[in-house]
Amino acid sequence: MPELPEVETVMRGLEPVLNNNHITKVTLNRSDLRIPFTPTLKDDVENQTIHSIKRRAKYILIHFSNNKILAIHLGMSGSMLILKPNELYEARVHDHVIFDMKDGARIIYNDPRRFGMIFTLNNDEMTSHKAFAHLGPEPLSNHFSAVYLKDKLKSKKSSIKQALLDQTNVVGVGNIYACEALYKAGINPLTPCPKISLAKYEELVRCICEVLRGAIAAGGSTLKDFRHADGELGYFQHNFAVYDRKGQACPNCECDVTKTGGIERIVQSGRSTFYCARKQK
DNA sequence: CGGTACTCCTGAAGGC
DNA sequence: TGCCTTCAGGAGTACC
Repeated sequence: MPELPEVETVMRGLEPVLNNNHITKVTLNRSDLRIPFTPTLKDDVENQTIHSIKRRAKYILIHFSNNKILAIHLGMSGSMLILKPNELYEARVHDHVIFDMKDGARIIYNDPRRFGMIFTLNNDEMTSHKAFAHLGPEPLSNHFSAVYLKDKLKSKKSSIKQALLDQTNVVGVGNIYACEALYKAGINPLTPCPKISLAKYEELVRCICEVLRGAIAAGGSTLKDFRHADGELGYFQHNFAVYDRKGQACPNCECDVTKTGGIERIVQSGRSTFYCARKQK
């Protein structure tokens, strides 16, 4: 599942392909993904100079000199395949969008579950557009801190795990890294937000950043159906501490798993949470 | 207005 | 073996 580190990795993989290049042709193999493609999408981006490529939350943003922005969200199963010039393209199921580049390279957006989104917007809409207006701070920016988070969540009735998944509180953290960060910080995912001390929030913020930075450094971790932006299969980080490890021992665990049952799996607002009840009180 | 439940979708995995 | 059911999840929407 692409979360912030995976999106960052895809963005960095796209950068060298997009720089000093431009899109000559956009091929839409259907009319929508999760939402319809912007009707003017082709006109907005074809043969326009690419200004820069950025990331906001889990969106990849390609800025063009005509003040248009192409926003790409990978959803759950979206991936980008890059074909070098003259590299043979063999169409696959779920290849929904193809970007042909001036130099002959191709970028292919594939998304089996179609939870992704591709749309364009104007530069000046970045703060008002409904996809971005409500978003909280970037976790790796100066706007994200323990003081901010404690204040933001002081009157929330939800658990800390649910709050971390809420993109109005902090962006980019998905189910996997929320579990991992809470484990690392030693916080029970069921803890109501107001019960967490500032000191614990300090620890949590530190752990969120560590977990995200570690995954970015690893080239973006992923699960089954994620592909690396460089055209190769994505790096599969299977060394999560708790995620998808129900019943197993957590790292450096000294307790008897046959007695404790190991890592527990619970469901919070329809999402799986994995945690160690001994280490996360 | 805050919080919860539901929805979209397909492929993998599990059950019988 | 093979068909059927269940589950995974980001984010928008409906609803109380």
